[in-house]
Amino acid sequence: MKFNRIQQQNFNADNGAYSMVTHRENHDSQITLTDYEAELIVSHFGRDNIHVGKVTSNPALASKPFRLFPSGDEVRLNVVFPKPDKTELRLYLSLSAGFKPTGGEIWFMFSKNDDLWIGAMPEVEWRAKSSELKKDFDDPVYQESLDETDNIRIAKLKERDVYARDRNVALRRMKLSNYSCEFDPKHKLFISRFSHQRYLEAHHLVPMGMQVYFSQSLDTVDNVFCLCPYCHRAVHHAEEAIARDILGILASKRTVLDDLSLTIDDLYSLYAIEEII
DNA sequence: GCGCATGACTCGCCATGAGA
DNA sequence: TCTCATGGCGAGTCATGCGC
Repeated sequence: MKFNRIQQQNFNADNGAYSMVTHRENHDSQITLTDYEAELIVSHFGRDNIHVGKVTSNPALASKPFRLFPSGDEVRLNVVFPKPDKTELRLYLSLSAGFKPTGGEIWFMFSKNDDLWIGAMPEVEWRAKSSELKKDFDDPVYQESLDETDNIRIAKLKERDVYARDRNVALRRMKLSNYSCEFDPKHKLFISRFSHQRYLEAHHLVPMGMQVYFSQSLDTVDNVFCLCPYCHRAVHHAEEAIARDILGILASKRTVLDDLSLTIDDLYSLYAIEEII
């Protein structure tokens, strides 16, 4: 799977790829490289420089240098096209060489400054590192602002300076949604004692942290979705399948992804809830 | 022209085993 | 035990033919 923009930024990489190490791959000490992983290896080393056939028939050509993440130490791993006339590309893992991820870990490769880096980490750590939502420290402040009267808000603005996002955009969306949860309007909502409206939270489908990558504003009525607290917390914290379900329904309601030239898989990747295979 | 069924082919995963 | 070699198999893709 190809690195998304957050992963590229995190690793300061030109481009990269990742996938899960199966227990079989760990046991066999070999990974069949597919799709973008294979493309990355071929474009880095050059197809003519990758050995076709058995490792033992040309060990020198089969052995390729990688930089181990995060230390930067050089490790040499065998990479070959094992079957003549086939495009199957194989990477051999090696404990003695210094790279042998365990089953269930995410292994990754990325190119940076003319080097090809390789590494692995547990899936939980990988998803935490890949999620744009983890960086959204301002969200609690923003949500609180939506449940305040104008008088309270103006007073607090003096302390807080300005909100990074325009609360009026979210308030307009709440009105348009008839003060109901946009994932499922049947979800029960309590009445806020401050706003005297049904309590909702605003969620930017394409996270505000991605603003740097788009010329058009992400703080728009189209990109903001009103969710009940349960659904909003689920988007941020629930198991991947549940979060994907909610985001999929939301994305299908408006054209915001099309407008930003994103696919639903791009969106899942931004939330680090994509299916890693 | 379109939709569907069928078969050939390709790709990649995985099982098994040999050798160091 | 670890590394490497080999090839079978299933899923997916694509081309072709047929019926409507």
